[in-house]
Amino acid sequence: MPLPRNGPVRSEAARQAVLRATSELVNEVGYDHLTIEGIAVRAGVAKQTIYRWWSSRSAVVAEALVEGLLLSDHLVVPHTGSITADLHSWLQGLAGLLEDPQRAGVMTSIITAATQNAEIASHLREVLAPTESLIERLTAAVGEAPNLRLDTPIDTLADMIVGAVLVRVMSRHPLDQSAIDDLVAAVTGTK
Amino acid sequence: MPLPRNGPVRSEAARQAVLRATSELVNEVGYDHLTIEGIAVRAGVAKQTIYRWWSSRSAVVAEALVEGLLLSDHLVVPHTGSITADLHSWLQGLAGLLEDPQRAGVMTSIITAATQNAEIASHLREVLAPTESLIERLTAAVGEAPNLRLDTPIDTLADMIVGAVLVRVMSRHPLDQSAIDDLVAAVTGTK
Amino acid sequence: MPLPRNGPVRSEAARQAVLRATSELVNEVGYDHLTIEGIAVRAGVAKQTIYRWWSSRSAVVAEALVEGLLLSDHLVVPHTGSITADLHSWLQGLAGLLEDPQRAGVMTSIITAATQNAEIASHLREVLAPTESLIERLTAAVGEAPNLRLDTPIDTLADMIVGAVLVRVMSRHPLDQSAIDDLVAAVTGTK
Amino acid sequence: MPLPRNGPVRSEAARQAVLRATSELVNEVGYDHLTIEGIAVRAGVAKQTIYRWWSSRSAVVAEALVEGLLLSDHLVVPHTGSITADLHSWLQGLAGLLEDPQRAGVMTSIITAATQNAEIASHLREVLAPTESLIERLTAAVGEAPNLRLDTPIDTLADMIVGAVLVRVMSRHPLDQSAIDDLVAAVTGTK
DNA sequence: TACTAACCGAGACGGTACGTCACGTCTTGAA
DNA sequence: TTCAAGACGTGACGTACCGTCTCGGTTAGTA
Repeated sequence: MPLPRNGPVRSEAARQAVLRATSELVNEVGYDHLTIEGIAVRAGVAKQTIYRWWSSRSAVVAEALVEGLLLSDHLVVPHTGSITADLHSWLQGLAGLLEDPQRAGVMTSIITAATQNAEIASHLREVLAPTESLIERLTAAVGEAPNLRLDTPIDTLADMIVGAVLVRVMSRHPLDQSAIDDLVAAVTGTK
Repeated sequence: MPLPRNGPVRSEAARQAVLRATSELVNEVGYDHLTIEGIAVRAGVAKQTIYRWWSSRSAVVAEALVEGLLLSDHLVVPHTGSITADLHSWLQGLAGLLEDPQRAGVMTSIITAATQNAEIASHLREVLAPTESLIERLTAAVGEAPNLRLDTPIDTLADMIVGAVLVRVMSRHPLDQSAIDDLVAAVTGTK
Repeated sequence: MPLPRNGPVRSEAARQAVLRATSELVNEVGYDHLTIEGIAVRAGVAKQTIYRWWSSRSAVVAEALVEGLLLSDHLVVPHTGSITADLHSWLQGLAGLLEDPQRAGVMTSIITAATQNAEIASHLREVLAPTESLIERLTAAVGEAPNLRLDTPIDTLADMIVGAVLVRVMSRHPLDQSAIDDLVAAVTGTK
Repeated sequence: MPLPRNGPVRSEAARQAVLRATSELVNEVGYDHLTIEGIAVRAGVAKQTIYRWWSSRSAVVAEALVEGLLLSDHLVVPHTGSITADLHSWLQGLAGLLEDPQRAGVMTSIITAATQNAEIASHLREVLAPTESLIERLTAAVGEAPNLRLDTPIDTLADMIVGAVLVRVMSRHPLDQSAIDDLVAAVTGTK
């Protein structure tokens, strides 16, 4: 069924169709093979409608990302037992996601898009972990582990954790058990 | 002057012209605007010659990277005084590089290309630091700082450092003095 | 000056520019060296615009031929005196055309193109003589010459005349005076 | 089995392999899609060997034609009963050949090639009829039919017959019974 | 109630680059 | 010197998208 025509006001239906189509296509073909024409056809929208409201391909992706259409499974860092157990638990959940080639592909797509779009880049950390969630959990753990002290710069530590995972994703190294163990050990200072 | 013809064997001159042109173009226009045709024209080589020997644009870039044509200034981590001072020194050198928009652009290009090519990805760490150099320096510092203990997984720690810088580069946050201070503090455990 | 944009309807200006460019290039370089890219450049048109509306190189030539852009000098068979004189007159005019290497080249081009395109082929006879004109003239001459009788199949005879000229053109034999004499003699049955 | 290498004399085996491959390929894909590379591969010969001994693609085809490799079934014009019957018989044989799409394709190929190569062009008549055979038969028929008189220019008449068939082949009109009847009627002057 | 103006789907347009094919030239090493 | 092999620079192929531009057809807000 074709979208309704609204007259001289922006069509919300068209906007959502574009974002939805973008999300589907990133999942299916990845950012590299994502095209404006492809989005327009999939969304049943004219190309001009996209060019009217978005400045570039990456801007469409950015909005889809912000709307939460690209990665629905936000992994909250749990706060149950010890910081060691909680980090293990979160990283294992993340590793589970990355085993799904499609979702791993979406992550790679977002990384690629981030190099081209500042807004996407600023959401990069949240792709792997809701920033506040991770920072809060680490903050709460201060004093609990040798490397988590009062003077430890927590947000830099969060960057390091996310960055380490990022490097593994990009280098196509699996986030296996020993990698997780090492990461937690390096963060906490306990073996 | 045209390149010499070698007969039915691969022309080394053509190969080097391609890699050299690729390196120049990545510096000038970045990976996104790098085209096979552009490389061919700049190298004075036929497009088919590129397609004959390389499977994709990213494969050419990978080889240029391996040959050391893309980033000549490999920042060795110094080993002079304390680990704190050495990390500071190295990171400040890196920050200096990143202030040059052209070299920062090359880094971004390599990151983009890494999402498309495993070989480039596996060299990603070396783009920021010669891996052995960083790992060796950290290993030598074991016992010297609270967070550098015998049981600290050094290569994971190296990943975290490189990853943290990567996240900053991609998020377009500057690698300024306080960022460097925090990073060194998080690594060593001293303020 | 760029061509006007018509919106989502075919641009007549682009169509005519293509046909005009095709006609010029066939005259200049011949059908063998006619390329779609060459037409596009000469016409100031995108290659895709040609592929959108024509299925092949020969289809473009066919349309140019139909539009009368390729051979403007249509030789009407005169109807003045005797059939013998009129055929002589027409054939001598034709021979005159064929002495011009450029126009002879266009004829050869059309013949080549005819082997690849049925529409061109069906206009082949008109290239040498407007079919109706020749047939009408021969019909009017019935009874006037021994070989032009009531039961003579006039259109087959027209094919034979055109075919004989065609064979000479292709065999690169000149259409000289004695050839014309012989042809007229064979057609009419008078010497 | 690879061809033997002869040392510094021309390899007759290579020559024949080239002509044979050319003949096969003209039959299979037609002159338009015939390529030097294709011939070389099919013949198991180096491209250079072809370029060394032939000046162009059409020259190879010309030689294959002269060697009789392209059209083996030479239709001799019979000399049995009346000229009417004999022409009918010959033309019906020709029509039979043209019904085979492959052999019709070879004819079209030769016509195309003839526009590019004088040697092929000079053999064009023989493709449809062994010239001497047709001319001899017509000469022998002088006096036998109203339009076959002593002063009829026989070789021009042969050109007209061959030309008429050529026009039909190129226009993709079938050489059916009524066409044959008309042609014979026009030649002889009898119905 | 008509008119105006912005938005919409559609899709043609001039471009750029893609990856492939074949051209004709060349060099190699073996016969 | 010829040959098979095949790399090379060149140029055209036909395709995919780019971003821009009408075109009619809606429809909300103004006159």
